[in-house]
Amino acid sequence: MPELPEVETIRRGLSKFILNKKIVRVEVLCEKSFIGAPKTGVVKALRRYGKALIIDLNNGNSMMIHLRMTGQLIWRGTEQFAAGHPSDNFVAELPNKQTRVILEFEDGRLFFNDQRKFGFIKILKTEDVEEDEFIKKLAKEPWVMTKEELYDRFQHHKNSVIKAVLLDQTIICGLGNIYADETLFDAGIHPERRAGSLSLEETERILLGARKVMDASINSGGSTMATYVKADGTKGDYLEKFAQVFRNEGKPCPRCGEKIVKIRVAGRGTHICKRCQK
DNA sequence: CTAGGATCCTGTCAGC
DNA sequence: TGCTGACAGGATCCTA
Repeated sequence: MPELPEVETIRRGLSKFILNKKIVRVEVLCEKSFIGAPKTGVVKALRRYGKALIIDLNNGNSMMIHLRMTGQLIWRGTEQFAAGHPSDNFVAELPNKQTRVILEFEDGRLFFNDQRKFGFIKILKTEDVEEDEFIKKLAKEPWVMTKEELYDRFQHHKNSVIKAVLLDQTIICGLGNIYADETLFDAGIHPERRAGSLSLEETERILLGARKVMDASINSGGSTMATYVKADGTKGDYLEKFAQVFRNEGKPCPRCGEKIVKIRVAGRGTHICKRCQK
C-alpha cells in the first residue's frame, strides 16, 4: 500500500473535499471489501493511525479504511483528487472493475478502488476505534519514538533481519517496502543485518532516516494524481524523483556510483547499494 | 514467545 | 499466440 506518507497525503487532501459534508449513500460492490453495516452521516474528522485512515461521522460511527497493497481513494466532484497505489485508475472513468465501494456525497463521489481486494473499509463505533485489534497493536511512529526505545525493540527481536523488523507495524509504525528500503539506504545499513547486531548509533541513523524519507514524501505530496500524471501528459509516479534505491536496480547509487541491486529479504523485493550498506 | 514461510486476490510481464 | 511462473508500496495465519 500506500504506506504512512500516502495515507497522510490522502488524509490532508481529502479533508478539503469531505469535511463537514454528508455521505448520503454507500454502495458496496464487493462484499469482501466492506466489514459491518454501511452508515451514512456527516464527516466530522479524518484521522490516521499508522497506515489506517479513520473517517469519523457525526452520529457516533466511524469508518476505518486500510488500503493494504493496491487500495486507492479517488474523489470525483467539481474538483478531483486521487491518492494511494498509483495506477491509471487515478484518471480513469469510474466506477470500473476495480471499484469496491462508492461513498456518495451531495456534491461528489468517493471511490474506493482496490485491485487485489486486500484492503477494506470497516465500520466501528467512534469510541471503539482505539480498541480495534489492529489499531491497538500499532507501535509508535518514528517521530515520537526515541532511539533507546527502538534499540530495546531491536534487542527484543535480535535474531530477525532488520528489514523484517522495520516492516512490522507492532515494532515501529508507518514504514512499508519502499520506505524501509529508503531508510536503510539513508542509514547505510544492510537489510539482512540481524536487529540485535545494531549499535545505538546505527539505531539512531535508522530512526532519523525513517523520519527524513517519510517527511520528504509527505512534503512532496506522496503518490497522488498530481504526481502520477505529469504536465506533458505522460505517466509515472513520484518515485522517479524521490526514490534513491527503490526500483532503481541497475542504476548507479546516488552516493557512490556502484550499481544498485535487487535482492530478496523477508520475502520482499529489496533494493540496496552493496558498497554503501554494511 | 519468536522467526519464517504460505496465503489472501487480481493483473502484468518475462520467458518459452 | 498461448501458457506458465514470478512478482507486487500489506498483514495475518500457521508451523517449528
